[in-house]
Amino acid sequence: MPAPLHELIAEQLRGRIRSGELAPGASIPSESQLCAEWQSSRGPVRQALATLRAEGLLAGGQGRRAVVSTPALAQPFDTLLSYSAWATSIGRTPGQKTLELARRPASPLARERLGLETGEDHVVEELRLRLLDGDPAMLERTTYALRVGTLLLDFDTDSGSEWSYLESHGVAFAAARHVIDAVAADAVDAAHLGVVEGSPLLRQRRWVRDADGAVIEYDDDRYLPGLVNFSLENGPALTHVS
Amino acid sequence: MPAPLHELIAEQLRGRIRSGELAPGASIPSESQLCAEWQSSRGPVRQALATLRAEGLLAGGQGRRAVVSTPALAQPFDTLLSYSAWATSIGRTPGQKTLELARRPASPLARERLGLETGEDHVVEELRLRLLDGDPAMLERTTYALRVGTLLLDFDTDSGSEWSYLESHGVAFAAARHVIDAVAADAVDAAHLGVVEGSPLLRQRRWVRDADGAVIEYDDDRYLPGLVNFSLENGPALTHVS
DNA sequence: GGGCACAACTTGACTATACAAGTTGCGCGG
DNA sequence: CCGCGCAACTTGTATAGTCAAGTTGTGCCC
Repeated sequence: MPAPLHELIAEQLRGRIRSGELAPGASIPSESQLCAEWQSSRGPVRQALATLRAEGLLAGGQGRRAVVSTPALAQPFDTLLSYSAWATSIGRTPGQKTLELARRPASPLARERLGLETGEDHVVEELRLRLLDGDPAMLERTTYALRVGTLLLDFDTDSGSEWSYLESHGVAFAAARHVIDAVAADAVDAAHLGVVEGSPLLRQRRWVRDADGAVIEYDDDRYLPGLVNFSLENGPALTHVS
Repeated sequence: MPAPLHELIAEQLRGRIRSGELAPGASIPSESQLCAEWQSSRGPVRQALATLRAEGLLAGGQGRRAVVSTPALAQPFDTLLSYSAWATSIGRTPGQKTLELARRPASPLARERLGLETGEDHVVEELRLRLLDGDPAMLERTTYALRVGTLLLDFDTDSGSEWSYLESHGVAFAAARHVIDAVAADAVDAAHLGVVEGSPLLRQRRWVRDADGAVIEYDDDRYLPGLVNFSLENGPALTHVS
């Protein structure tokens, strides 16, 4: 079953925006150009553009071509899944150092995190230090379901994007849940982030699911405050309940 | 200049959803019913529904009427502006204790927060402890622009919603910016939240603007971790950049 | 060079129509 | 009572068209 045309159009434009080919502030092709390019009526083109506007990727007004929004508007939570993309978007140099990557028996905690049934008894766990302009910024603990994490055992995790590698090996990510809170640095955090035990860290946890709803990845990312925060801008239609 | 029909339709449905008239899980009128009700073609109706879907308020699929989404999907950041609404939504009892409400000369920090020009020399500042089921959960420091804060000096801030009071007195809120990070508890935090100085607190800062873009309120809310966190669920169209 | 008018371009909103895909309800037969 | 088939309903996608509102570019005149 082929994807609807309006989704194909939106996806292609989204890719061109995210890759940087269409930079913030740049005009996108006009509606009539897109209609010609896709041999489409105006309906699907307009629907695709409406979708991208709703995602915050496009801005503009009547009579003018749509332009790519500035990153600050589009990204606050889009980048929750990619540390490197976020760092690059703020003009900093991302880096990483994999401290540990191991297949091991699943602890009760790991089982809970991945929602494992009693049948599966191993997971892949990773500890990774994330750098910003060469300095420690975040310590990332990841627990992968075995079938996913095993793929990484054959990959040099400091050579490139784990996500790209997993995707190119058939792993399909479908949904993610994020929880943001604050924690006190434990001994491992303190050692790698260069802070005192008990110091406040901003924590972002993430449960990533595949198309069947199975949790394939759990992350616990601990950020040094002052370097990183999460931001959101509410638009003009401020809604409020009291 | 009348608002476009599709916006009117969306707004009316949004109101019915937010008021509870259309409860989570409830079906909304069919497209053809809405077309008849609004004497409209299918286009504007579909556009309104698409907008509400993009906002996370509606769910459903082909062949079935749209249904109202469960609050968990729609609310993560909708409730950033209302502590009471959030507490109530999780089945807890919100409470509050105003520790201080004062009109005072604007410090350089207050000036920076509100973006004050040299002309204005006073602000209204408030310190408030927020309770959850009777226990301390969050310490809130608020700096109001003088014209807004002055209204509160005649209000019993522990008797009800400041927001409602300000709105009923003509204050129009238009937009807000939120920044979430982690901080170490200072002496004031420690005294009121019952923690050790230096303990990690989850901090949410907020700049609230009126329709003219002027910052009328700055908040610095510090939450006890373990009680409060921020969450977000990404839908099926997981987007990722590496 | 600047300002104005007009044409061309562009998006926003809406109507009408058609077909595909999916859901729900009803009637009939076993 | 249950299952199946079919009709009616419903949403999803797309084409074609029209008009309003806004922007941009060009040419002409001062």
